Amino acid sequence: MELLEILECSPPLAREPLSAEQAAGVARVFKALGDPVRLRILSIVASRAGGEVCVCDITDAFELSQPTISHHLKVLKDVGLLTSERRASWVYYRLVPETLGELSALLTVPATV
Amino acid sequence: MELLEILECSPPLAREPLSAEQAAGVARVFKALGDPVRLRILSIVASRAGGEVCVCDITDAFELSQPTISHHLKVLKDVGLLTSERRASWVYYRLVPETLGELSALLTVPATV
DNA sequence: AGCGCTTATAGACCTATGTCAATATAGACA
DNA sequence: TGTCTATATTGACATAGGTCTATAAGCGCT
Repeated sequence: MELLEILECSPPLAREPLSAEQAAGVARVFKALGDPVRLRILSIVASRAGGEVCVCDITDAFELSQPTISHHLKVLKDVGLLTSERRASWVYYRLVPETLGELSALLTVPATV
Repeated sequence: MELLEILECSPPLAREPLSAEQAAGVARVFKALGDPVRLRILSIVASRAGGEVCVCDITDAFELSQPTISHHLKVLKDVGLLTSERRASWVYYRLVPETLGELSALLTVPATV
């Protein structure tokens, strides 16, 4: 089952308990967010005007080896937070806003009136 | 620095890149959410009418040892997602809605108009 | 084909983490 | 004080995960 589908049919945490299956899927995505380097990568891609970022630009933003950055990009892509497209020698990554939006909704807490 | 403060002064991912310090703090909280058992615990507490749940009720909801549940509760408490209060022999856990709300805001993606 | 640049994969290493059994701590009540 | 229940802590173990070096794979260019 696609991870985005699991997110879509998981209720907000504050509404009802997650099933074990829902929790397993959602946890995979949060685990991907649970690393400082991946968070920074994601924020770089998400905030970039135009929407896409070349891998080389991301690599330049960190003092980490190129394979390490590639590894983190793969993790973010595997959980559906990013997509990638190759054009010539370069690979460009884009945010998948739906996934981020579903996560945000999941954490939404009812207004304390 | 308190984790909640870091969350409060971290911009939404889609607005601007996180600093290394912000990312480190935020990652700690997402890492806590990156485990299926902790997600289920959190959803049990967050969705509970009345707001508080006794540890014994949480332990009963899983096929895990009592120390394991206690460990997960500590992780959630350490990152500011839960608080606890002892009354007589029992310990009750409550959601910290501010922390969850800050996380949700962090992941908010601008409406695609 | 061969070279150079960009990105991905494989494998090794070390640390972090989820789980458990055993034990300690805290409180209620004889 | 002693005992029972509820919860937390400790220490051990196995697995997961972040990082690196070395190497492979894709693509453009001559």
